[in-house]
Amino acid sequence: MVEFRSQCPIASTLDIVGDKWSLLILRSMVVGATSYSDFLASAEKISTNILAERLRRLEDAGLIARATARQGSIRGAYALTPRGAALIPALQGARPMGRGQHSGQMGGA
Amino acid sequence: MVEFRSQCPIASTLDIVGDKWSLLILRSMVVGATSYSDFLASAEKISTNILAERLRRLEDAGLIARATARQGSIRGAYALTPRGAALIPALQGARPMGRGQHSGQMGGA
DNA sequence: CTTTGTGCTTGCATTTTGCAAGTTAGAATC
DNA sequence: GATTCTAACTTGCAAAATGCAAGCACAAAG
Repeated sequence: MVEFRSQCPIASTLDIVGDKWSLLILRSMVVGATSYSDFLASAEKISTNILAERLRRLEDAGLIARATARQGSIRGAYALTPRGAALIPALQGARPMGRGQHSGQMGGA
Repeated sequence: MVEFRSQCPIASTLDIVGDKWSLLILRSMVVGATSYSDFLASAEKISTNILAERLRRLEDAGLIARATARQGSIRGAYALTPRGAALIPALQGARPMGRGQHSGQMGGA
């Protein structure tokens, strides 16, 4: 479980996604990634232990969900929850360090 | 200098502000903080070495600027640059983990 | 029942963070 | 102009997070 540093909703959100990887995982989902190997294939080369831990954390926080086909058939198959989807507009706005005119696509999965 | 992991503008932005503190510093500026001690006074208790390093990084990245009153009279006196201000809308959207109906104020400095 | 591929876990070196204490430089007081 | 005060950092070191490489589990294919 994640500890919240304060009552501030922004700080609380950053307690979940305030690291170099979590928001990139959400970004990858926006552009179509749904499986563990999809996330691994992104341009930024996340390591497997970090990916597994972040997926667990994002799931615990209710931002993503596993499509738990009962009796453990499909593994992986992650999807954004409504709460996770609520972060996407913020993500779209989070690119002032990009080169170009801030009007391109979100980039590869 | 910060290394960029990929060409993705979101990843590049996270290479600058993708940690637990940078965006909280920007949030504090939105609600009025301008000095080192203002930042230290926020509810989340950032430590001094991290604060000093983040201020330097944010300044290097062009997201904030020191109001360098010539001949070093006022120290501190940080302000958002246009590029830094461009992140504020994203910040506003980054609070799905907050309690309540997602319609409150940004919280204390 | 062996092989293959996906989805993780583990071990360990490196890096980042947090905490406490110390230093520096203007500002105020004498 | 020396002394004291205080805001603004810097430094040292322990603790936690990260990155890398290797290994394991388990289902599906042959």
